[in-house]
Amino acid sequence: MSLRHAVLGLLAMEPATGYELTRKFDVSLSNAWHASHSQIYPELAKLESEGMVEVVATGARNSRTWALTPVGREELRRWMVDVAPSRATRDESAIRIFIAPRLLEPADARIALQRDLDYAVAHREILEEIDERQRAAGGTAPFAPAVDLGLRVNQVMQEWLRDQLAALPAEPKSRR
Amino acid sequence: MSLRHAVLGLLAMEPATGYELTRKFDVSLSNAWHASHSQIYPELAKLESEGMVEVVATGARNSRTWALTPVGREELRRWMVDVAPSRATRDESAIRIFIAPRLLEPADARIALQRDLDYAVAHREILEEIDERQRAAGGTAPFAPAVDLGLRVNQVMQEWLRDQLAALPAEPKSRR
DNA sequence: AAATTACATGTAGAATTCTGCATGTCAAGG
DNA sequence: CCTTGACATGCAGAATTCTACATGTAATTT
Repeated sequence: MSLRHAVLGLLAMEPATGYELTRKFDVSLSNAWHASHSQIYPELAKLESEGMVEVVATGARNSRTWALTPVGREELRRWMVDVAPSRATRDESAIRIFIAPRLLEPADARIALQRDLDYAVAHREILEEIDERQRAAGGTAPFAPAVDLGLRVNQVMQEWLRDQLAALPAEPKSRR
Repeated sequence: MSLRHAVLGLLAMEPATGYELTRKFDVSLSNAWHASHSQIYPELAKLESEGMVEVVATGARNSRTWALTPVGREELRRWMVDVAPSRATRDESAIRIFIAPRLLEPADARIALQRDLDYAVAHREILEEIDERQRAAGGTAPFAPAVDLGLRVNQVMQEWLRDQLAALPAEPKSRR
């Protein structure tokens, strides 16, 4: 039951609407947990009924800004400190990376690995953008450590992908 | 629907029983995809009914060894090459790492980060064991690239965790 | 002024995953 | 011989997640 704690964690950093949470799941938290709005809104309602979050502001377009209550903050702390984390990861890219170098014909492996590399490069740019924006905003930068980790992991990922690509037997004909 | 392709991927490396697959999910694939036996056995049955896997041997204790059929192999290739990977990761540890440095009191953050570091250290040992065993077995080593990536990611993870721990305000009283 | 895009929230049903229970075999040690 | 632990497979019901549908508002562009 981690969706709940991911939501609490994001709200602990700053209050947000369901819509904003959805976007945060897509960017800052994209390497950690995926959730769509159709999960987030019901979860907010459930958290409210348990007294863990509350509406602190309403805005245009019927938006509601949610914040942690003391109960929610304590639940988050409890989960972080008392509950041993489940190590059950689920990452489709990782499976593919696992399979590509060994099981595919070199030509196919090249396609798959190159696509992952392209993605990693694009993702790095997004992370760097977030990083700069935070730096520009100055002060708190609640995501800084997470972005930092994302950049470091991205770095080794790119290196590994390039190594795997380099280790593939050379294509005989085209050289691009 | 990645469980299916993870199973196909493992069977592509070498035939295995459901039980063996379960263990492989726990070790080699633990950083990529988690699945328990109660998912794996039904999936094997389903894959069989679709002609993607077949029983190639039966052993003691009613065990059945499964292998890919050409259909299964082609499906795996198709998925790897034609289907763009979903980037939807789900990793509870990552959420916690995301939350710990920023939202917890230094004392609590220390507990959470230290636990993750302990886990990373233990996990590194497991990876190194696998690595050595493969090296000893010589020859094919189908997991070698995956273990290599696991070790690299583990490395940056440990560095990052140590950095975060070091960045925490020092505990006033005890110094260990 | 109209159309498009981004904002904003929600539900229903299908698919997937998890927890707990259940059963039985084989090998090794006491 | 009896017990324990690893091997081996399976099911049922609950919980979670996904896909698709649904609706409406505010700002921007044409």
